[in-house]
Order: sequence, then structure tokens, then C-alpha cells
Amino acid sequence: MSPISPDACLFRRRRKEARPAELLEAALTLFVEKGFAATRSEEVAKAAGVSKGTLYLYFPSKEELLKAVIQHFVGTEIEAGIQEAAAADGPVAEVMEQLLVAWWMRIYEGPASGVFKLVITEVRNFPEIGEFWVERVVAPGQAIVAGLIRRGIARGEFAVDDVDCAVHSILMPLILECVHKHSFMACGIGKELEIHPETFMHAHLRLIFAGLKAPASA
Amino acid sequence: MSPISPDACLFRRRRKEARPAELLEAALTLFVEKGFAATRSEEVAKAAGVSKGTLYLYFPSKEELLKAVIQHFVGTEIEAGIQEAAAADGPVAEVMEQLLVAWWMRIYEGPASGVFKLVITEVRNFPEIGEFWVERVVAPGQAIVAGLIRRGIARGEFAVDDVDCAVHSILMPLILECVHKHSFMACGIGKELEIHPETFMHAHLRLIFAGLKAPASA
Amino acid sequence: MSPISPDACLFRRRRKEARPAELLEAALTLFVEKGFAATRSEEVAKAAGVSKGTLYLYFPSKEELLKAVIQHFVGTEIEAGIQEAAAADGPVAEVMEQLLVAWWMRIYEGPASGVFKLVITEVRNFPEIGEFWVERVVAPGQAIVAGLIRRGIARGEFAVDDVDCAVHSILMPLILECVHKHSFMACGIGKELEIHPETFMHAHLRLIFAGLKAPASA
Amino acid sequence: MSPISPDACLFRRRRKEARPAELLEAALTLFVEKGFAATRSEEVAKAAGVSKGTLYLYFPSKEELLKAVIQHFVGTEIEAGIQEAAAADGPVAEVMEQLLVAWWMRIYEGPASGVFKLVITEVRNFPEIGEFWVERVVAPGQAIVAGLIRRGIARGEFAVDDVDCAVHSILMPLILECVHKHSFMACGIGKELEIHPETFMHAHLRLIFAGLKAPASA
DNA sequence: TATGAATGAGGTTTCATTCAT
DNA sequence: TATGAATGAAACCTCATTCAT
Repeated sequence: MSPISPDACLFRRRRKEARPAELLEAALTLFVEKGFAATRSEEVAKAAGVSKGTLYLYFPSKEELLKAVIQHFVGTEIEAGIQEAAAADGPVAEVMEQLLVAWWMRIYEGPASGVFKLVITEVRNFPEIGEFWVERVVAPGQAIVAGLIRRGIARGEFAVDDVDCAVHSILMPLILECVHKHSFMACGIGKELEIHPETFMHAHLRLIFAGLKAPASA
Repeated sequence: MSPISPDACLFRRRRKEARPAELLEAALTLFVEKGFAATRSEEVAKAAGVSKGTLYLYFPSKEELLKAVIQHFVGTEIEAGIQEAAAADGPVAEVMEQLLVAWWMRIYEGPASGVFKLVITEVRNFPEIGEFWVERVVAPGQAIVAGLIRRGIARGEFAVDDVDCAVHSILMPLILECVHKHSFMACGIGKELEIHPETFMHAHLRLIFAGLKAPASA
Repeated sequence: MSPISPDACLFRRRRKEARPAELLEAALTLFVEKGFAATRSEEVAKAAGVSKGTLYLYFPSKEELLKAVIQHFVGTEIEAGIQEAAAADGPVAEVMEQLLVAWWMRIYEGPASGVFKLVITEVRNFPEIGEFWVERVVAPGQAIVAGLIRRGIARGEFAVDDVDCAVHSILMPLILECVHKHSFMACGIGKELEIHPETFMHAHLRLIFAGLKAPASA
Repeated sequence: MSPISPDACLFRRRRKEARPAELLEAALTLFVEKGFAATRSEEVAKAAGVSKGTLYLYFPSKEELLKAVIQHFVGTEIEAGIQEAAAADGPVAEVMEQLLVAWWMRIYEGPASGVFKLVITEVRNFPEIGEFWVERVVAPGQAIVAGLIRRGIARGEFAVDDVDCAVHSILMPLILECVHKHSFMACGIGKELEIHPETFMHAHLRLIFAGLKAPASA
């Protein structure tokens, strides 16, 4: 009816292109906070600044939105880690400590940390999520660390019985730290028992490396 | 007042006394599997072999049922650990490995393992759960392990910079193992990446102890 | 099993015989207070000091209980009025004021006053109640008053155009006073606007009689 | 923001604006007929031609709907009476009969008559209703009539002992007539005892006025 | 595209009634 | 008789999804 100015058009187009990302961000936040089932799709829309109906222009259902969220906030950080690990050089323990802490702190600080909680929470209701997650996150993540450990063994730095177990020992606390950030820590519970994440990551890796360097236990 | 002999209703009484526990067990299983919000109260009732209405004879609301579940399946195992840890004697690393693995395997195999997932999943919606959990589980659990580490230091077995961090390094993988049991592992995803829990616990503790025994890293 | 003492038997028999009346009283109170639909049958049982099941030994359903309540608390007072009115002698206005106020105050103070509210509230859901009520209460009640008015006309005391209307003018405020006792007055609302019932009944009847005595309005 | 012309959704907007009133009307009818507790919210919705869910778009709960009903159908008629009473002139008895009958017949014929029954029925369950009712209906209504009576006294037409009692004598039958319309009369019970409302109102007022004009009874 | 009114399946909870004891 | 545990129909309310504008 009224001729729309080209300016307004530009604004709208820009908004339009940003929409899916805004919706995904809002969805991630809310799904992580309240869980998938307890989050109303209207809440997601409101948090993204659009109306209920608009959400359904971009995602055909709440469940598809969940899957899209997982896919959207995954991988990039993990993959970044792979690149850096491959490029790094020098004493493996030093490299790993620098690399892993930096890499993981980025994950911890960013939205990906929430996805860890979300996936753990929802896999049993939506197993396809799990397949995707293992393939794109778990497997590559473990591979990075396993690769570094093996490099350490090759360089004579480490003496390791079971590389897979060591990978778990290294990574699981980091993952749980992410999960905790979005459960206990997010509601200010057990403050006196909390640990500064970065401090812990350093201490944790040093402890592990000390163990890895020791001659294999009898 | 009633002329009916007191043991005439023994059967009913016994059923009545068993009901809450049956309902709590069913609720735990389902809440852990599907999440609190996604579990219908009728499902819980059916799983316990009673009707919808009966559930509400024993718990005034679904939310109260959740709280009761947490309280019911908590603490006993943790406390058992405290007793054993206090009673144990000899080289701390050996004692800990035996004790911790046995203790934790009981937790891992029993219903408590599910509660770890449940609490992580639901704290943000029901923060009171978290208070209870920290007070009754997290704090005592960390205290057990911290106490053992300190004993190790006192005996000259361990050299530790930061006891709290070491406690986290030890416990977090064990906790996440419990959580994983009820998320990824329960739906048969990522089998190729899985680790046998008991094997891992042994390997994990040996790695940590090796680290703890090493002279403090420069 | 245990031989019951004859004494206990007597006590039980007495209680047993009192049960229906106790239940009816409790039911009346609660139905008047909360309405039939909003009263739970267990509440009635509790108020009568018995258990839910016992109620159903005496009344086959909640609806039958309602009917029984209406029937139980009706009629006797009304009929008493008929006897007295027939027996009375002397100037009708004086007789009526004495008789009506006394009669009605007994109704107002007793349980029957609640039945007025109950019937008004529930007729449309249970029309049979209405039939019974009109036949046993409304018709005889109006007949008493109409009879007295006609006696007054016959004695030359009153000059009345429309006896039925006069009966309504006399009785309706008295009925509404009963209803109010169990609605507004029972929850202490509008205290400043309330009137002392007996004072009002006297004033009301005198006003009416003054009107009835006046020569028919032009 | 939206490119849709403002009057494109005129139809929807008009519907939306009409909805609350439609729902309130349906609710009044059903609440008066069956009582609040015995009316299902879906019935209200159906009677207003919408679905269950739509009702809850406009009223947050059944109880709030009840309160809204009372507030919606109150006051306007009462207030209209105040204006007319103030404006009227001439012999008070004549003025009052004309005014009161006309005023009250409008109330009797309109939806407000049902509210009298509804309020009486539900005050004890929702006392806040009563406060509102007394303040907005009872007090002003009594004030109108009391004012007229006092004007009659000032003009030498009436001789009254107790104005408040006279107000009650005048109004209570009118109120109960409204209540009866929605209880006994609505289910066709006691037809032979019924009175034509308008006829009765005239007769009632004349009887009262005759009493008010008489010299105060000794 | 964007909106938000409307829907109705489905979830939680209540309660009249039954029945084993 | 008396009890109160158990039932399940039915009530209230929510929310994912649709669709007219």
C-alpha cells in the first residue's frame, strides 16, 4: 500500500537475515536454562524479539529448532582446536597446557558450553542428536587429545598405559565444568565449593601431565 | 474403635507402606530417562503399577514427587563412603584406589547414579534441590576425598599444590561417568568410543595418583 | 474376634442411630456454606466425625444426601406455625406480629434458614427439590399468612386489594433475611449496612400492617 | 512495522474486542443457571462460540472470569437510578412508584437480576466479591431509596420511625424477586403461586407507601 | 514476511464412588 | 458396620501449531 522506502527495506532484509541466528541463540539460552520440554516456543520467540508465528517461518517445529540449535553451536570451536593442535610444535606438555586451556576456555565462555548440558539432557528423548554429537564433537575432540598424547609418547615425554582412559581423565572434568556452569553455578548454589574454572583447568592439566610423565605404574 | 482385628489389614498395610518406595523408584527411572517436564505423572503411576489418582495419595504434586525422589535416593551411599574412608588404614594410594573404586561402583550401579543426571538437569528449575544436594552430597563427597588426600600428604605419599583442584580432578570424571550412563550410554550411542567404567576408574585413579606422587611441578 | 462388651455395643448403637442426623447436619452446614458442587463428600464425612466410606452406608450418593438434607430440615417449623396461627385469637395485627416474629425468629435461628439459601442455590440443578419445597414449604407458608390476612379483613381490621401480593410483601423480606444470614452476614461483609434481624422484623410488620389498615389507596 | 494496512485486520480486531463481552454474557448465564462450581469452563467457551483455549486468552482463570462477570454487569443500572431519583420532582410517593418500578423492572429484565443470585450464591467462597458488591450496589441502592424516603418526610408526606428498616422493607422483596426469577421461576416450579413481577412491584410499593403515610404506630 | 488470535490435544490434579479388609 | 486405599472420569489449564490478515 504505502511505498516502502529502500532504507526500510535494507533494515528489514538485514533483520531478516539475522533472524535465524537470533532465534537459535534465544533457543539455546532457554533450552539450556529450563530444558527443552519446559521451554515454551513463545518464550523463544519473545526472547528473539519476534512473535510466535515468526518462529514457525524459520523452523517447522520446536523439535527441529532443537536440532538446529545443536548443529548451529557445534563444531566450529572443536575444529578450531584441531587446526591449532596440528600446527603446534615443541614439548607436548607445554603445548597442550597452553593450547588446551585456551581452547577450552573459549568453549567454556562461549555458547558451546551450554550445548554440552543440552545434549546430555536431551539425548534420550532425541537420539539422533546423540549421533550427530558423537560424530561431530566427541570423536574429533577425543582424537585431538589422543593425538597429542601419542605425540608426547613418541617424543618420550609421556609413559601411558591406556591412551583412551587418559583422554577421558583429561577431558571429562572440562566437560563437567561446562555443564556445571549452566546448572549449579547458574543459580548461585554451592558457591563455597566452587573453583575458578581457568585456575582449575591449569591445575588439572598439570596434575595429569605429572601422572603421564611418571614411569608407568607397576 | 473398629472391630476389625489389627492384622486383618496386614496385606493392605504392607502395600501401603511399600507404595511410596515403588512410586519413587518408578519416578526416578522416568525422570532420569525423559526429564521431569517430559514425564507425565500418569506414566509414573503406571510404572509403579497403580493408577493416576493413587500417586496423588502419596505425593501432593509432581514437583513434590521430584523433591522426594532426590531426597530418597541420596546420601546413604555417600555416607557409607565416609565410614569406610575413616576406618581404612595403610598406604593412602592403595587404600583410596580400593575404596574409591568399590564405593563409586556401588553408586554407579545403583539408583544414585541417575540422581546425578537428574539434579544437573533440574536444579535451575528447582533451586531448592540444589541446596539440598550440595549440603548432603557434594560437600560430604568432596570432604571424603580431600581428607584422604590430606592423609596422603601427611604420610609423605603425595605432594599436592591445590587439594581442592585435585579433588575435582579425581571426582569429576566419576560423576560424569554416572551422568553418561544415563544419557549417551543408555541409548547406545557412540559405543565405539565408550570405556568400561570400572576399567576407567582404576586407570583414572592410577593416573591421578601418579601425578599426586610426583614432586610438585615447577 | 475380641468379645465386645455390652456397654460398647450400646454406645455403638446409640452412635449408629445418631449417624444419619449427624451427617445431615454436617451436610447442611457445608452445602449452605460452600454450595453443593463445591463441597466434597469427604468434608461432610469428616465434619460428622466419620470416614468417607461410612457416608455411603447411609446415603447412596451425594445427590441423594442433598435431597435428604432438604427433606430433613423442612416442614416441622412451618407446620408448627400453622397450628399456632389456627389457635390464636384476638386482634389479627397484634396476633400476627407476635406469632410471625416468634415463628420466624425460630426459623431464622435454626437450621431451616440455611435451607432457604440452599434451595434457591440448587433448584435449577435438581428441580425435584423445588417441587418438594413448594409443596411442603412455600404453599403452606403462604397459606398461613394469607389466612391471617383474610381473618383480618373479615374482622374489619384490614383493607386489602390483593392478598397474594400482600403475602409476598410480608414474607419475602423475611426469607431474604434468612438467605443473607448465610451469605453476606456469614462472611462479615457490609456490617455497617446490616440490620438487627428481630428489630427489622418488628418494624417491617408494623409498616406493613399500617399499610394494610389504611383505606385502600385511591 | 508490519506492512499490513491497519484496517486489514478490522474483522479480527472487532471480533477480539467483542470476545470478552460475549464470554462474560455466556458466563453470567451459566453461572447463574448452574452455579460457579458446577459450570465447566468449556461450557462457557462453547456458549460464547469459542473453544476452551480462547477463554483463557481473555481471562486467566475461571475465578477471574467470575469476578469479571460481577464487575461487568453491575453498577450501571444502579447508578442510572441515582441520577433519575435526584432529578425527579413532585409528590414523593408518586415519583417513587413511577421511578422505582421503572428502574427495578429494567434491572429485573436485564442481566443484573442474575447477578443478585450469583453474588448471594458465591460470596462465601469468594468474599472479595462481596466487598465490591456492597460498595458498588448495596450501599448506593439503599442510599437512593433512603434519600427518597427522607425527602418524603421533609415534605410531610411520610411519617417514619426507622428509615433503614423501611428501606429494607421496600427493597428486599424486589431483590428476592430477581433471585426467584433465576431459581424457581426459571425451572417452572410453583407456577400457581407465582405473581406477575410488575403487578407485584406496584402493589408492594403502594402497600408500603400507605404504611409510610400513616401516623407512626403507637 | 510477520502477526497474534484461535484451536484442541494433552497434561496436572480432584473427587465421587467402590471394595477389600 | 466402619474404614480408607484405590480408581478413573472429568475438571482446569497450557501450549505447540495453524492461519487469516
